[in-house]
This record gives sequence, structure tokens and C-alpha cells, in this order.
Amino acid sequence: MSEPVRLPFDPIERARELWVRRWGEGSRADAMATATSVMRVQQLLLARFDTIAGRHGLTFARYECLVLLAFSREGRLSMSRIGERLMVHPTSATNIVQRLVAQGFVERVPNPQDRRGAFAVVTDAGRAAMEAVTADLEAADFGLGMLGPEQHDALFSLLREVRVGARDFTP
Amino acid sequence: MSEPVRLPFDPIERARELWVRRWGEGSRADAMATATSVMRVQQLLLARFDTIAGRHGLTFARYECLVLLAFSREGRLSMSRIGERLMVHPTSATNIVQRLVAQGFVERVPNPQDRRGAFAVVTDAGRAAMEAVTADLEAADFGLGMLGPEQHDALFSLLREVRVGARDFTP
DNA sequence: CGTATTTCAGGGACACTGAGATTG
DNA sequence: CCAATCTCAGTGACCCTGAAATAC
Repeated sequence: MSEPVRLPFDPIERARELWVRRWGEGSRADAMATATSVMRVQQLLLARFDTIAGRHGLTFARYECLVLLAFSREGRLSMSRIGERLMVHPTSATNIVQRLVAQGFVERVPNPQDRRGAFAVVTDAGRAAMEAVTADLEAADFGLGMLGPEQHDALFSLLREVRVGARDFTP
Repeated sequence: MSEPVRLPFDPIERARELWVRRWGEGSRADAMATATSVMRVQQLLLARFDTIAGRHGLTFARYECLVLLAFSREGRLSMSRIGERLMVHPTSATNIVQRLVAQGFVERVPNPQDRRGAFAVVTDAGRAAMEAVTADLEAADFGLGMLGPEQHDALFSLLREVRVGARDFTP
């Protein structure tokens, strides 16, 4: 982890001003600033989460996969459903599960019903690692401790509108 | 671009319910849901932006670099300042500028004041590509056309609080 | 046969680490 | 000599595409 760079001004606010100066008030400078803010906050949160997950030998992506499996009814899911629920490409699901198998956090078992496919099953070690990361993430308030309950709701609702507008799911 | 998978329910809302069921009402399920929403919206926006930038031979990261250079006073910045303002590692700045140089969108010139360093200068072709991507992004409302002006303000303000809380800059 | 599930091979874009050249 | 700037080489994690194996 490199030294964090802290600017003495808000770079996004400054970009918005320059944007308006260059492309006028009629430009979508507000949308630019909001989109850039989403990018930046995601970057900040992910860096924090990856640091926490890394203390237990995981990345955030692999942790999400373990949570998904632990939440499933019998601790196992088909590869296709993993890709679907993690919203990643099927080959990315394969990749993530492979790494978890190599760590002993997941096992692969054939699907007797449909022998084309395979299940990923979370192991006891996988559950333990998942629980440890979860405890740390909760202790860190998921990086959002600066927001009050009503602000959480407001932010979640606004982001939900974006997801609905982008047809992320059918409400 | 692979076929988008659209679930018939909100996967984040479902995760929140399972989270509460497993770790109780006292858990930080709301923070988890909000953080996950940030991740997902960033993913949706970035996919959209990369598609648009790709139509002009750029990625979003390289486009951001061109915007930064075009906004600078003389169209040129030192490598260190590029890394600083793009909030990326110095070697990542080198990497991005190298790709832009290979495309003819940027030129490298030595810094006469400090010959350890180099400047990156945006070329006419770089400005043209940047303007073309900008026009398309504006036409796409930066992927946020579903939000009204007051919603933009609200979302920006909430994300700004997160950035301030994470010490992203000194307000 | 066509379709669905998944893996494999390979490449791209990007982040980092560590070493080293050059200059201040 | 030490510090700063920057590049280079290498690694890792992740995402995709395209092709193929296997089974429905």
C-alpha cells in the first residue's frame, strides 16, 4: 500500500468548475461530477475492503464468493449461478473458484443431476475465513461509519434508482 | 460485451435480508447494502463508459488522463502530477501515458527545469479523441439520465461526505 | 442434431513491488 | 551522500474472447 495522497482541495469539485468553464452551463457537469464521485468512493471502499480481506488471505472478490456460498441453502451452488449472482463472466467465476479451491476454502463436486456442471461447496475453513473477514468489515462499518442511518437510506435509495434505470434488475 | 444478466429481484436487497437473518438486526447490514450498491453502480457506469470510450480507441482511464492534460494550463503535466491527480500509482501513470504515446494522443518531452522528470503533452489527435468521447458521454448523460437535478445534488453530497470521512482530501 | 454448462488457452488493462538510472 | 523523479521488469488479480469438451 502506497502513501495516500491527500489533496488540499476537492479534485472533483475543481473538475466540475473547469468543465463548466470549458463546455458551458448547459453541459452535464453535474452528471460528470456525480459519476466521478461514484468511481472515487468505490476505489476508496475497495482498497479498504481488500486490505481487510487480505489480513485473512482473501481478496474482496473471493470473500464475496464465500459469502454467497455460505448464504446458499446447502452451502453449494453451480458455477453458472455463482457467475450470475456475482454478476461476473462465467470464466471469471471459474477463475475465482479455482483460487478458492487452491486455498482449501472451497471444494468442487460433480452435479449428479446434470453431469455437465459442477458445484462449488464452501469448506469449514472457508466459512471460518469468511466469518473473520465479516467481523472485521462490520467493525469497520464497511467504510461508511461517517453516515447516519437516514443517510444510509438516502444513499441506498439513490443508488437503487440508478441500478433500476440501468436495468440492473427488474423491480 | 456479454449478454447482460437481469435478475427478477434486487440481489442487494436479498443479501441484506439474509444478512439480518444470519447476523441479526444489530449487524451493519445497511452499511453492507450501501457499500455493495456503490460497487455495483460503479461497475455499471464503468462498463458503459468503457464502451463509449472504446468507440474512439480509448479506455475510460486513458480518457481521464487526456481530460486532465487538456484542462491543464499548457496542455502538459509532469508524470508525478498526473499520478497525483488521477489518484493512481506512479507506475500506473507511466503505463497509461505509454499507451497514449503509442496511439499518438500524447507526446513526452523532457522537463528543462528538472531533467529527472518528463512532461506528457496532449497532441491535436489526443484533443480530438477526448472531445469526441466527451460528446458521447454528455449525450449519454454519464449514465445518470434517470436522476433529476436535485437527486444529482443529493447523491453528490452524500458521496462527498464519504470522501471527506475517508480523508480523501482536506475540505 | 442443436443447446447448455463449463473449462481452457490466451490476451488486455491495470495495480503493485522492488531495483536501478539519473538528477537535484 | 541523501533525496526525489521516473522507468523497467516482473507479478498478481481480474475481465474478457474464442474454441473446445461434455452432457442434455
